[in-house]
Amino acid sequence: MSSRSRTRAKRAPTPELLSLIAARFRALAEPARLAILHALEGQERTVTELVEATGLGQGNLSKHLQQLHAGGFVSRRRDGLFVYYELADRNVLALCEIMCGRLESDLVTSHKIVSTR
Amino acid sequence: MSSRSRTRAKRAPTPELLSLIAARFRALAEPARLAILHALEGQERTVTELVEATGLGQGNLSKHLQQLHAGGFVSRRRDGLFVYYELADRNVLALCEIMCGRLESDLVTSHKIVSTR
DNA sequence: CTAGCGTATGCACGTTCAGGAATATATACT
DNA sequence: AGTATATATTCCTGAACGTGCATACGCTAG
Repeated sequence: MSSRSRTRAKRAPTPELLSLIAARFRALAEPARLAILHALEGQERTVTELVEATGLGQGNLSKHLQQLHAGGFVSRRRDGLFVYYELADRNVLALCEIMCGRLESDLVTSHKIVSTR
Repeated sequence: MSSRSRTRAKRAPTPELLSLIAARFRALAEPARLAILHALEGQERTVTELVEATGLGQGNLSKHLQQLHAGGFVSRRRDGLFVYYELADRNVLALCEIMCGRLESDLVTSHKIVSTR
């Protein structure tokens, strides 16, 4: 029965590591935060501008920004009263694009929208 | 005050699209599911094998597999009593690697708790 | 068809988290 | 000093989700 460590895991990722990675993904697992990241694509913005761009409440938006900042997805810079947020890493966009790519594939595969055909 | 559509959004992603993408990320926002994907790296496995590899309960694991399957991250193949799951897309691993890369950078930057010192 | 194994699904409970409203903090101006 | 604006934080509530247990479903063998 090969009772012992028959499992052929290449390297066992510790539960702590998995939790950290999962937390990162969780930061992107929210439409509101994706909208924020999209609004920051290519340009820095103040919280007020993001409120206008996303339609989120100010307090709510600020909380999302804290999460994105804690996750290292955005950086901030203070200028007087305003705080300017900007994307801290281009990998973020890469992640979203991969997801979008997967999404398109599945939508086409399934049998709906896209292409007249 | 730039009242009108002063917002320079390149393309406005619909809320529905954002929700779909967020749902994909959410599927990866769980340590248990990441462990499953890791266990499937390079080889297909039955549910029972995954139970042994991950230490999750059978019912619980099965539910996670349904989510991963619904998200298109894994595919399944039935062979008699057993159901073999395997990674459906190598982009999944790419996503995890990017996240890991970001994680390592941040850990080194902050306190550096990585690996065996 | 009966029995047994592997897998999936339903139910209940506890936790987590987004959302809004109100309030607190920070900076600038007079 | 005080006021005004921009941002952050706190409290609360409802919904979503992971987990364990029990049970139903699918398949094979006898």
